Amino acid sequence: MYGTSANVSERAKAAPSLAISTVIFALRPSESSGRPTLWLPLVRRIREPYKGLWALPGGPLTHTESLPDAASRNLQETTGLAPSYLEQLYAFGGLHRSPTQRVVSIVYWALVQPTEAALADESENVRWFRADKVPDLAFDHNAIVEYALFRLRNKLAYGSVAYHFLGEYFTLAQVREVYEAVLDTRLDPANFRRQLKSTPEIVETGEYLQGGKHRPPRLYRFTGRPGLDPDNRSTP
Amino acid sequence: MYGTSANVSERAKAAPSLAISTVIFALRPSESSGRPTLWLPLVRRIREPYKGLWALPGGPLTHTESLPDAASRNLQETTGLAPSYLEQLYAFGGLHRSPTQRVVSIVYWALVQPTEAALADESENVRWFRADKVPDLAFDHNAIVEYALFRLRNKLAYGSVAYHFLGEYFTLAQVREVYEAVLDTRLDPANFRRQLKSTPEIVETGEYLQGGKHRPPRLYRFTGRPGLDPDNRSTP
DNA sequence: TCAGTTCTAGTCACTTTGACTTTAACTGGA
DNA sequence: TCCAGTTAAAGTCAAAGTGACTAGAACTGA
Repeated sequence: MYGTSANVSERAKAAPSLAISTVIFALRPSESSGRPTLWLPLVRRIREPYKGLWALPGGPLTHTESLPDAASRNLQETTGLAPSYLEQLYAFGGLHRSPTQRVVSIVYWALVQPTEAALADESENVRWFRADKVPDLAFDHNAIVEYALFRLRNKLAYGSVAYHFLGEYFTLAQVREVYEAVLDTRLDPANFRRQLKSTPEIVETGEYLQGGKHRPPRLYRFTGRPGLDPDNRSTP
Repeated sequence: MYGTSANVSERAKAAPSLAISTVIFALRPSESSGRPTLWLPLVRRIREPYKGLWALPGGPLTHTESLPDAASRNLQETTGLAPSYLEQLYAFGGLHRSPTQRVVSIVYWALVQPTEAALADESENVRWFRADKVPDLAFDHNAIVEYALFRLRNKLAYGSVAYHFLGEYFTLAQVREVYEAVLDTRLDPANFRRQLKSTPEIVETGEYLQGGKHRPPRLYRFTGRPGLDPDNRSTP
């Protein structure tokens, strides 16, 4: 298309090209502490510009897929997984994001559940990184990851997003671990529990999680709806 | 371009085109009650599709302007004003938003201050409408306006957005009127005042607003920074 | 001068929150 | 088998915040 050989006047005439990228988050036990921490997959660029650097998964928007479909495809192609949560993050359209052409990137962010299969899906050109140890990325992708983290933490504080890191049934302590991993703080177990118990979307099941070392905790279920952005709004 | 004559295979090959639109909000005294209410300007479409219908101001993205610059230009061209607040709303990219071609619209929302000049800037093809009485619009613009309203109300509840409807100096009652207009509720003056007084970004000036019918209220000033999205983040 | 209105400060009951204590339930090792 | 250690779960208490309300201060216009 418009490679490094395109001169200035050619670039000025070319329509800004449109790409979709996705910031994918998952929880994974830390090697050191064993407690859950936040990870995200990156792909290595195999072409100029920024050849060899890590970057967010993404690509051009095809003409027959919607924006969230394109983001889901990114996710499927890099992790082999379906998103348990997907939300539009932002449209980045600065003039000099790419040195070779004007690119407008519509970025989504997603949560996936930490199945072992997911994390096994690594290769030479796909690798998971700790969210607090992301290397220097191609383009403006470091700023994008930072903003995605900001939004994730924000959504967590209000919203109903934590449960999408977990399976259908979970203990209240697991929810607390999600908060502690994402917000990077320790929370008082008793007070946190009281807050969750007062939200009506979290309902007790009769079940208990067996096999732990100590008193078996009760299992809960989340019954709320996820989103309030236009992509998710109408889904009943 | 790709008009109604383009056949299916031509459309499938064409890159999705990229447009910028802007939802512009301003407060204006209601004709009936005289209290401030929320208004927005729309432009009449002079071409197919949806010729004759009202639509959001917007147009294609030119190659030399950033996304917020394009939104500001929309605003300038329709209202003659500069935005006192501008934030990206959402990128709408559904497959069938326009009957003639695939269009991805990056939509901004803006607040402007209710100068008389602004509202005088009407014409045959530009008219202001009450936000709760928007007619049937072209494309998916009704849904976009609805979502912009949702975001405005949301931002108001947390954020620091109300002051951008007002001038540099304002009374606490004026801030309350902004909240009452946007949220469409009545708020207790004493309690609302107590909350505002406890936020450190709102500082007293020595001045009082003279010329009113009753006890002259103290004037305040807002010293906070507006935004937390990538466009506004870095501005110090 | 006073009736009417808004501005401003304050009271009181109720709810929420953070720090902390206590009891229940389970495992693994002595 | 019993007990130390750990987590689950419930409860206590003071501080802070919120909604409903009262009351005085300050101004205008009749």
